[in-house]
Amino acid sequence: MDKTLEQSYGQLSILEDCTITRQILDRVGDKWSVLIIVNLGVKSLRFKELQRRSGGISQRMLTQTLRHLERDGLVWRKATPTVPLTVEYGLTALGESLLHPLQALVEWVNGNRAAIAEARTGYDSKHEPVGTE
Amino acid sequence: MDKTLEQSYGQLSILEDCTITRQILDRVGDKWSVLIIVNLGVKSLRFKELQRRSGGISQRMLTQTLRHLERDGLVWRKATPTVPLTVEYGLTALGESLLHPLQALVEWVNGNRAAIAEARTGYDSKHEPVGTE
DNA sequence: CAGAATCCGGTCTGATACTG
DNA sequence: CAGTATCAGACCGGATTCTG
Repeated sequence: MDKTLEQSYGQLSILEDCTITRQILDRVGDKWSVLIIVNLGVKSLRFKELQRRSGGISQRMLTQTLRHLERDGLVWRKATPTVPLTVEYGLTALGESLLHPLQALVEWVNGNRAAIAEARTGYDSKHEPVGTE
Repeated sequence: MDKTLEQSYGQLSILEDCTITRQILDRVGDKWSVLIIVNLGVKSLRFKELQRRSGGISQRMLTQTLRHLERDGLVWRKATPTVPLTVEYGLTALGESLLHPLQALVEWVNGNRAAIAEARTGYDSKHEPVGTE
């Protein structure tokens, strides 16, 4: 159907040729990365401020997520050895370029939110007999 | 930086307003969904054929992934009660429309694969002292 | 063929406590 | 402030076994 996607993604290739693709997709899919990227896309932030803006993320998860993003070159980290210690995070050029495909995806979700919710309701009414689940 | 994204995604909203966004992102991020969608995007397939094309997926995971995608209205399922039983899967219109943002993301990854690999190497050389990890 | 059910080890995550 | 370390529980995903 979509030849380009097929070519760029490959057939059985996620686990073979496309290990990195899978890894990046994992990053996109993990619980916090996208939220962090979007927040940093708005503007650079310090650790605590970033945590506040990111809803209920624990500082453990925030640290971990930031390390991953930093390692992939999507986020930079600037530590200033002031007295209580100041660290600022922001998007690299690479990270900012990721905003666009991410935006396309998020917009797709928002545009089809109703359709998905409806599909789920329909599916659930036909399945899931009566029970608690 | 990217106002549109910020608006559509919200600030702290992933866990509050945007539960569905998070759920769809989870779907994109999970190990097999994208591969399945891409494979079905090429053409409709039967269970076994789909499994063959999807590398090393177990039938447990294939079933589970398909159920999720079906519930979200992205995939249809057509069972024909023949003798050994025939089931065919394919993308719905909704599922096909998802191919585009997905493609944008995959293309971004492919286009930036080298940059990411390089960033990782650089990061790892500075960190990870010497050890086994 | 197309699954459902069960077992089970590994990973992810959050809470908590401690450090420069 | 900005983390690191540790621990326990939830969850994920694979292998195996069984059914219509």
